[in-house]
Amino acid sequence: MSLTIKDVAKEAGVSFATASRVLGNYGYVSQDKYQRVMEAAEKLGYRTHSLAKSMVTGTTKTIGLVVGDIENPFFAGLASWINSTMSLEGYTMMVYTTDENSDEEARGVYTMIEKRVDGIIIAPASTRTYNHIQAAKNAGIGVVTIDRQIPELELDAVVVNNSDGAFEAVNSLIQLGHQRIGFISDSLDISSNLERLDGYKRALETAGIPILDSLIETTGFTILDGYRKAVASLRNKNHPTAIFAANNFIMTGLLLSARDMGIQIPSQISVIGFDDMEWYKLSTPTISVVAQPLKQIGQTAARLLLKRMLNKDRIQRPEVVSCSTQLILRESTAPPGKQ
Amino acid sequence: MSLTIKDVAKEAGVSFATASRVLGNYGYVSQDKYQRVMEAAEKLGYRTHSLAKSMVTGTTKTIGLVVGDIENPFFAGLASWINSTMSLEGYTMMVYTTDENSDEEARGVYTMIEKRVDGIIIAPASTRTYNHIQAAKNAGIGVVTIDRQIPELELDAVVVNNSDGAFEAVNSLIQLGHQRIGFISDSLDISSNLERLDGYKRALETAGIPILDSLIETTGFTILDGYRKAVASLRNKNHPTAIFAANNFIMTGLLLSARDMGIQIPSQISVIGFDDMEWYKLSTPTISVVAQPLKQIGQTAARLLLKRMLNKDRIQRPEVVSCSTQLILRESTAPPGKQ
DNA sequence: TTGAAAGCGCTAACAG
DNA sequence: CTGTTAGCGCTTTCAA
Repeated sequence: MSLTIKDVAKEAGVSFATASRVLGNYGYVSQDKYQRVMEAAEKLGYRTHSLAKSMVTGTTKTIGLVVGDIENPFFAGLASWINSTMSLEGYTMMVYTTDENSDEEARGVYTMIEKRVDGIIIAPASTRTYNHIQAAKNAGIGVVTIDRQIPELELDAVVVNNSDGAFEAVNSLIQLGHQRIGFISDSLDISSNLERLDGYKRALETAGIPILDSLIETTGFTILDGYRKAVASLRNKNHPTAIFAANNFIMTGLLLSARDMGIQIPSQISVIGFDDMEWYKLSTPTISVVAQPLKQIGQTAARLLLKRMLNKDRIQRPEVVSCSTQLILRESTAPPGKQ
Repeated sequence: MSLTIKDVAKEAGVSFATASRVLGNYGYVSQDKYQRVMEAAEKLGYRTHSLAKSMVTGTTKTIGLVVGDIENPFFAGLASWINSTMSLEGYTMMVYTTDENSDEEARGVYTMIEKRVDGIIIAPASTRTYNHIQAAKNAGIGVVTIDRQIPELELDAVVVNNSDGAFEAVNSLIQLGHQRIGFISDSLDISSNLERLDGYKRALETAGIPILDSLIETTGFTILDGYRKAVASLRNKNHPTAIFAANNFIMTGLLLSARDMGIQIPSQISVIGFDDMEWYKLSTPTISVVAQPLKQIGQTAARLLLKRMLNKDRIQRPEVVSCSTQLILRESTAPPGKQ
């Protein structure tokens, strides 16, 4: 079918091994034969068979990215930065989407183990379900978690100061005079959400405002989930005067629902989100938000992984990098209106 | 290092081949031995070595997706639909980002050939540079182009009726009374852009409006490129009364620039885009657009590829599927204001 | 420097 | 039904 080193060797009139040496760019080869092999390879249009090479070298130059939803601009942005960094080092990226479901995630990770990726960057869907990640680590695959952490596992991780970020956001609402502040996120199995909830609670506590379970809502990971939850919440005439949306999809759903229900932002309700979007500057009102440094997060994760893969054999202490968020106040947050 | 079928076979007390049969799920094996092997595999935590398997079966159950920019929601959306469809059939997806650059694209495609993917879905950056795609095809890899076409190559393709979509958009502007209508897109090497330009021209021609080269602008593929080009265009006091933005990133750049320059939409300038975004309904004004059926495009591309890979050996005529766009008029288009 | 030969982990005939 | 054996295409000793 496709041509092999043997074909090239025959064409060049050298031994199989010699051809392999020049094509693989290692060992000693005379100028003359080098030349001949290169020409033969060029003429025949030879392409190496990475799989065969990987079988013997034990490395695939491939990494896996495992995230909840590649359609979410947050993950798409991370993917882009990770990819551009890894690409420079000769790595190709495999992407697996989990829908924030641990079973699916496990399936993805086991697939990557079987395909022998050199490393995995993962945003684990749960803090508690991680046998598959442990298995990857045991298989000698470099693992770094991103956006989230698994405390029980000693893993490299890149996160942001979720709790502080959420604290600042909620506190800004409190400073504006809000008392009934809602919280909406997707699953609390996700460590970053849990930390954001923690920041939310700390802000209220610090201000002496009681924490009401009825104001804390969780839902799925899609825009539609956020929309539905927001509609349910806003339908209540006694709804909060402000809402903290723990991620960009929740925020989008929230904005869509406010629009559909004819509720004005910020006069009738203030909203603040987590993770900035380009279009937040284009909506009316513009959206206040806790911004995350996507570039820094993505590149750092890639570098940690590179370092771990490079020193595969040596023992390395896990490294956790925490990036800072930035509070950006725009027009969607204002003092509570008179009812 | 990692354990192999031999280890499992030894543990189960059967031959290497028998263990392979049960683990690979083929051939005849007695209940008893099947049981023993499964238990041994479970106990040891055996995972197959896909690379070795692929070496002999000649298939990797992996496909490659080659697009300009995974961060662009258009491609991210396609990637998501493609992935969900392929995933059901047991395929994993490799993603390669080209920055709409043919050299980079060639590098990506050759990498995928070497890694022996079973198929490639690609949005080619150029209509004219395609040796690498030809090479993939020759290597027996299934190829389908998406969003774009390469006329010279006989390839499966999924596209939309770009020309008609653009025609409708521009025509809607003309019906509102616009005469000076601008066109902004990224590279015209991209077939879909060329077709959209064609639709733009046809609409003007049909209305008897002269086509001015000065109103046709092209730029790079990022939001920033769109922004800069729009600023340059709007700075001219004799700027068009309406602009057709040929993709979502150009539109975002355009909106950002209008905002920064204090130009009101639609009173001072009308804008209409190509490819709908969720947030177009949330901006002020809401954005008129030619919407593309992402789900249909992505799923169709995946199905075409599946079909082609399934009938790898048989000769199949290339299949080109064209999906319809939908004109959605919102608030960003209105009759030209009085100057 | 070069070539011969072993072997990575697996599937797939081919005998038994 | 089960075991033996020959490769898949490549890198890497080991001798020459």
